[in-house]
Amino acid sequence: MTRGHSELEYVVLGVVWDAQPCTAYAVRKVFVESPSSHWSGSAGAIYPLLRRLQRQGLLRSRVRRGDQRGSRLFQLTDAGRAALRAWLQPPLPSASSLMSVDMLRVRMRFFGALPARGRQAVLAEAAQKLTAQLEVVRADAARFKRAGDTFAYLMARGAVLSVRAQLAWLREAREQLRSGG
Amino acid sequence: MTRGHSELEYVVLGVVWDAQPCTAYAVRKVFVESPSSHWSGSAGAIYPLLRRLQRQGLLRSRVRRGDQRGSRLFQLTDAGRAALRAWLQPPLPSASSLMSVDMLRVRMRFFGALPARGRQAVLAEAAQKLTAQLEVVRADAARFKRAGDTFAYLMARGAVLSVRAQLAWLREAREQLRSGG
DNA sequence: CCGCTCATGTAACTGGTTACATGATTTA
DNA sequence: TAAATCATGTAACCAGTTACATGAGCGG
Repeated sequence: MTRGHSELEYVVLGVVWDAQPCTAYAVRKVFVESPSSHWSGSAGAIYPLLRRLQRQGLLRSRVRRGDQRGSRLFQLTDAGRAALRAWLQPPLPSASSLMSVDMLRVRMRFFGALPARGRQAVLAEAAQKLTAQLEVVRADAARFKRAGDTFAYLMARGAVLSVRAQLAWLREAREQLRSGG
Repeated sequence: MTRGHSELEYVVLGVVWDAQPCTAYAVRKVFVESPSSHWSGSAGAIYPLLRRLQRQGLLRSRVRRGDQRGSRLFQLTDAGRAALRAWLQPPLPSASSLMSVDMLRVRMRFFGALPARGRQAVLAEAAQKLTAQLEVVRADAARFKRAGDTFAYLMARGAVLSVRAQLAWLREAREQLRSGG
C-alpha cells in the first residue's frame, strides 16, 4: 500500500470497485472496449496485476461456486478502498502530469518538415478522424447519462470537451496555415 | 526505416531536424525542459535511441572538432527526413490514439469512491494547478510566437486550448456536483 | 456439435525508467 | 578555483506489450 503503484494499478482498483464482485476478464473488457487506447487491457498486464494487488491486500477474491474453470470474483478490501481514496485525494500529481498528452499536438511542432502542400491534407484527415471520434465519445456520454452514472458521464463529457478543443485547434491551425502563417 | 519505430523515436527525429546539427544533450534538454512530463528525456532513453537511429541510417553524426570529450553533432540523413515526413503524413493512427489522454478525466470516473465532501476539494486543487499550468503554456506560446516559430507556436497553442478545455470541464463538473448530480 | 464468448494464464520482448558514474568546459 | 553546466554513457529494473496456449460454457 505504501509503495508507489502504477497509474494502471489504481485504475484497475477503481474498475473493480465500480463493478465488484467481478472477474479479471470483466476488468479487461473495460479497457478493451474503452474508446481510448492508452491501455490495451492485455491479459499479460491484467492477470499478474490483480494477483499483485491481492498479495498486497488491496483485493480479495473467491472462486465462483459451481464454476469448473476456476473463475475468480474480485472485490476490494478495506485497504483497497483506502488506497483508491488516497489516489483520488489531494495532493494531486504535478500540473505537468495533469496536463493531457496529445500526439497530434506533438506532430504539429515538426510540420515544417512537410511540404506546405501536404500540411493541409494532414490537418484535414485529423479533423475528419476526430469528428468521427467525437460521435463515439458523445454516444458514450449519452449512454452514461441515461444510465444515471454521473461520474462515468463526467469522464465521457471530459472526452467530448477535449476532442472539441482539438477540433477547434485544428481549425485555428488550418486558418493560420492557409493565410501563410 | 520500414519497421515500426516508437513515437519517441519519431519525436527525437523531429527534434534533431529542428535543431541540427545538435548534440544528444541538446535533444535531452528539449524533453527535460518541456512543460509536459510524458517523456523524461533520460540519458538512458536518448543515448541508445540516437545510436539506434544512426545505425539504421536515419541520423548521421560527427565528432565536434577540437572537442576533448568527443561530443557528437547529429543531423538527419535523407532517409531520416523521409522517415520523419512519413510519420507526419497520412495515414494517421486511429482516432482513439489521436485522442489525448487525461489522467484527471480517468480519476473522475471513480469519484463515487470519495466522500461527497472530498470531491469539491479535489476539483478545486486540480483547477488551481491547471490554472497555474495555463500560464506556463501560455508563456510558452507567446515566446514561440515572438520568435516567429509558427509550428512550435501552434503546438503550444494546442496546449493552451487543451488546458482551457480541462478547466471548463472542471467548472462543469463542480457545478453538477454542487447541485447534487 | 460448431463457433463464439467467457475465462485464465505464460513467455519473450521492448521501450522506457531511475540511479549511477565519469570527465570536459565554462562562468562567477 | 570552485561550482555549475555540458556531455556521454551504463546497469538494473519495471510495467507494459504481443503472441501464444488452453479450456469451460452457451446459443444457434
